[in-house]
Amino acid sequence: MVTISDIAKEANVSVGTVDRVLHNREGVSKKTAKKVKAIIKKHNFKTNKIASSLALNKKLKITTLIPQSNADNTFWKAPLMGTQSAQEEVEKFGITVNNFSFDQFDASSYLNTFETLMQSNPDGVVIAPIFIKETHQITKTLDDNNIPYVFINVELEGFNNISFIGQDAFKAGLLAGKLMHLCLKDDYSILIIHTRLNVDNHQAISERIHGFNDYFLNNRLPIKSSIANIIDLNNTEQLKKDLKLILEENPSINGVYVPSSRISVFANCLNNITSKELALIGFDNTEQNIKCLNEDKVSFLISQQPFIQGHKSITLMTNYLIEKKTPEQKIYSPIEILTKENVNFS
Amino acid sequence: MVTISDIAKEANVSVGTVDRVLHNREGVSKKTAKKVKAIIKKHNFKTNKIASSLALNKKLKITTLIPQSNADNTFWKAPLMGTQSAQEEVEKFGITVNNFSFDQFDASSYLNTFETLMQSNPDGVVIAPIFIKETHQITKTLDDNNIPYVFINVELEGFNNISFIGQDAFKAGLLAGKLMHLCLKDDYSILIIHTRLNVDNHQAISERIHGFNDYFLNNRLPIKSSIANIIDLNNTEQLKKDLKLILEENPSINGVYVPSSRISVFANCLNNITSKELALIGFDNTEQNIKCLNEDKVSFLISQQPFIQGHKSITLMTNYLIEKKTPEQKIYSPIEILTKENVNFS
DNA sequence: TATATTTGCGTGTGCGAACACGAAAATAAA
DNA sequence: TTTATTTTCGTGTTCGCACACGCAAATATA
Repeated sequence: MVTISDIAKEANVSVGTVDRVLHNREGVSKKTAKKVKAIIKKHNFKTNKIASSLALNKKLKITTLIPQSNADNTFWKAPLMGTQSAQEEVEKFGITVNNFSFDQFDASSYLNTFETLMQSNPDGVVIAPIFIKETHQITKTLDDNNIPYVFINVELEGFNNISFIGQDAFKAGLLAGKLMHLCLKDDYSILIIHTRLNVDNHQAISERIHGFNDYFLNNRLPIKSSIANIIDLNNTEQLKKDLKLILEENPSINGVYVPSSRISVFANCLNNITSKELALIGFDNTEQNIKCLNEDKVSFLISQQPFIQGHKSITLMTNYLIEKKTPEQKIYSPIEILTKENVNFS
Repeated sequence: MVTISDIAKEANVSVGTVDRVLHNREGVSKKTAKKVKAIIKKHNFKTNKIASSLALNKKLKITTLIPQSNADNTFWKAPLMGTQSAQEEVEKFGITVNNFSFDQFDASSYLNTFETLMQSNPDGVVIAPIFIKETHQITKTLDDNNIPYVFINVELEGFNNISFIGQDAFKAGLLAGKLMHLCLKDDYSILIIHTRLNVDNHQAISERIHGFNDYFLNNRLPIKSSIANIIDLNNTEQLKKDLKLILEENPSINGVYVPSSRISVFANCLNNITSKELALIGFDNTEQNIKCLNEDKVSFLISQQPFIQGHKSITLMTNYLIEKKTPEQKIYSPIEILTKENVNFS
């Protein structure tokens, strides 16, 4: 392997000079710079990033701002674990990762947590921008301080985020439509359950519905679906009553589509109130959802590899900070189909 | 970050002593070794691989022995690219990767290529052990020379490979059964096409068939399938004749299952000889297969993330060589479901 | 010509770990 | 007790690179 001192020797200069050339630092005459550059090019020399990061020994700090996961909704656990896994890899490059979490149903918690986060002087931030208005505030601060940020999981337009990492919600919805159609063939009548509690990611949820309907449109199939709005997911008894009523009023319903990560809640209720065979399709590989899959209460889950999203957000930011490598503006995760037979391998 | 000298200071010894403890080298009294170990554990200290590889300054060589991909069958392209991608990551640790490829239909090519490979004095080898008998020969040489090896993609028992990276073929077959059933509902009659040309991985292929049938057994569904043996995949005209005959003799057939990576060949033929709506399910995300998916000639592909398999084989071997970290004996890839709607995101 | 200032470049040190060398301490042999 | 031997450690150098420091040569100013 060619080293800086090899180059130096061949150019009859010191390593210091080569170093200055490499970093376009001043203090080198045009003539020698040219000579050195030629030799660098000749050998296609590139600095050894590993030695470099050792020497730099600089401490960069990446912080994350994502919702906390709780017993009800464990969705955000996976991205968090992804960032932690990535942390182990990048700490060798002098990067530390600090996670900050907020209440996904409380915009002020989002803002307050961001304040705390800023006090730690981050060099880069990973954000799940759940609240649009507040995100404008947050990113203004970041922009003013020249701190780069990536969005994860929630796709918002019109910001200066260096990248978005997440799923194409519309395409995921299309796929859900196909799977539903496959489950029910041409005798279908679908209930789409829209839950207001999911203030998070409501953009994605409407895209998932949009895509779902578009599958039927694209394939010249009639759209036979009704939408239910459910507000309170925690009151199980009320939920059962509501669902029972809906099913009684619409006896033809044989498919249920839940475009959020909360399908397990409905699966467990439905299982109690009807013996009808229903095709249920939902999103995300939370523990609760996977349990439903294994118990045959849910037919398919569409997942987005949230662990990898978290992981990627950190490695991407690391590359940006260390090597100034500008990432792709949008990085779409695979649209993963999970069913009983393959869920244990994902 | 905790460093060796931090540990040394806290234990009131020199870095040399800590170093000796870390590498289980002799020359340390039991008492101090114990003390140092305790402090290492307390801080969960791990050596900085970056600095370590710098200091070691040794070049380790990993070689791969996998089939070459050709225009007909591009399956092996993805694992190869995976190893190349991993190579870029691990070269910072002083690892070089050399790829050797053989003709997957010629056992002697397998052996000869291995001979060449051995002349490069590898420190670790990644093998796709297509031919069982010859693999015994090969691994004997490797065992005698104390060279570690991992198997990729082809699962063989009774060898001293440090790990196997690949798919659970039986479970993948089960899934294929489910998808086929879903496509056809209860009015199914399936043609399973077994091609002799796939000398590679015939173990996996029979497991895929076994799993497929088991899906119907497990769900108390009648097995309505017939097996066709096709020898020559290159003679398209003959193939069309053969398939046409089969379809005419079995007019109820509405599903075709190809438990190899060659479903595209059949999809393209079938498309020509019949206007019947057939559900086709096959394996692996080769370019040709994906094309068929996009053209609606194939309903589902089951994939095994071959790129990641290749990638993993290198990083795993790297960890083993550098850190002496013994990997899991079997590392199963996700069983990925590909269909028109999600294939572009995988 | 003498002195001040700028420009160009070499040297030294440190990053964290590995290992060789040799010194001090502990033990054995005399 | 003295000397020889072994055990147990500390020190110094190296890996490739980055950067601070400071010296010398070139140029500007008096």
